[in-house]
Amino acid sequence: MEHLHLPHHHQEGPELEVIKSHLAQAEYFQPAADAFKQLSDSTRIRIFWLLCHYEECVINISSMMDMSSPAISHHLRALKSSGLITSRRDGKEVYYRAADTAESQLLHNVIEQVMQIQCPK
Amino acid sequence: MEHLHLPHHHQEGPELEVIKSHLAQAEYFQPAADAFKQLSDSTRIRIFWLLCHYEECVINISSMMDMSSPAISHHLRALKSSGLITSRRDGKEVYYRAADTAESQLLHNVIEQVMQIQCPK
DNA sequence: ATAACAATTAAACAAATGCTTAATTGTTAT
DNA sequence: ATAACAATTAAGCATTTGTTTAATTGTTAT
Repeated sequence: MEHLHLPHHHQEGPELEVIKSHLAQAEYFQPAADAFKQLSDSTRIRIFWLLCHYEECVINISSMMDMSSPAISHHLRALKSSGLITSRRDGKEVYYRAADTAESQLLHNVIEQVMQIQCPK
Repeated sequence: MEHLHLPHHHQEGPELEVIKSHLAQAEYFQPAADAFKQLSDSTRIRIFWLLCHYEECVINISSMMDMSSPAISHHLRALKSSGLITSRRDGKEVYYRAADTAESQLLHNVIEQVMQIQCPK
């Protein structure tokens, strides 16, 4: 098995080969990048954080976020299709909440940890 | 102190008020959203992950990523100005590596955890 | 000094993103 | 049935993002 040689040789050893081959598998990183993309928008990260704490209907989310319901609906759709939140209809209303998954819980923790690091208090 | 009333009343209690007031402080979420934005691009998340493991120069990063150096340079600039990586010049080359900060380490861990969740093996 | 190499910056452009308004679908109450 | 309310979808648009090519800056060796 042949190695891809780098223009410069600063590092050595078998570990470098492991890193390089892992890095070449771009698809390994896609799920993480996709999750981060969902939370990279400040509106969406706040919605997600809210839904980690409370189940809410669209109108109330719109009210808390002070945004139009079409705008909120758009963000909810993105979060839902990425699997971070779920929804259920009850009468005229649709209620959203964070998905009960390891990924969702992990991301919720990270959000709070980053806030802790950046806004200690 | 007066509460902002929601259109619908599904939940009750003082906790809801805490959630609402925290949510209203959009700036609390900005650092987390900014960090996630950096890692929301699949090229950038791979570069960051690499630099958590090895210090490397731009040419070698370009080679491993199979992309032009201007493109890589742009991404490095973004990562650096967000504080996730640092650089040092040595002769003609500029070496980059992950910043030695709590935030950087946290995000590195999360990337690997999400990969673990999504690609168990 | 000048040539060669490494890295960055600039300009240009296509693609993606987030929001708005308007129209549509779904559900409930009269 | 029809009116009212909740939510979604569609169309349009301005802004942002990621890349390319070309030009520029910085460093080292001859």
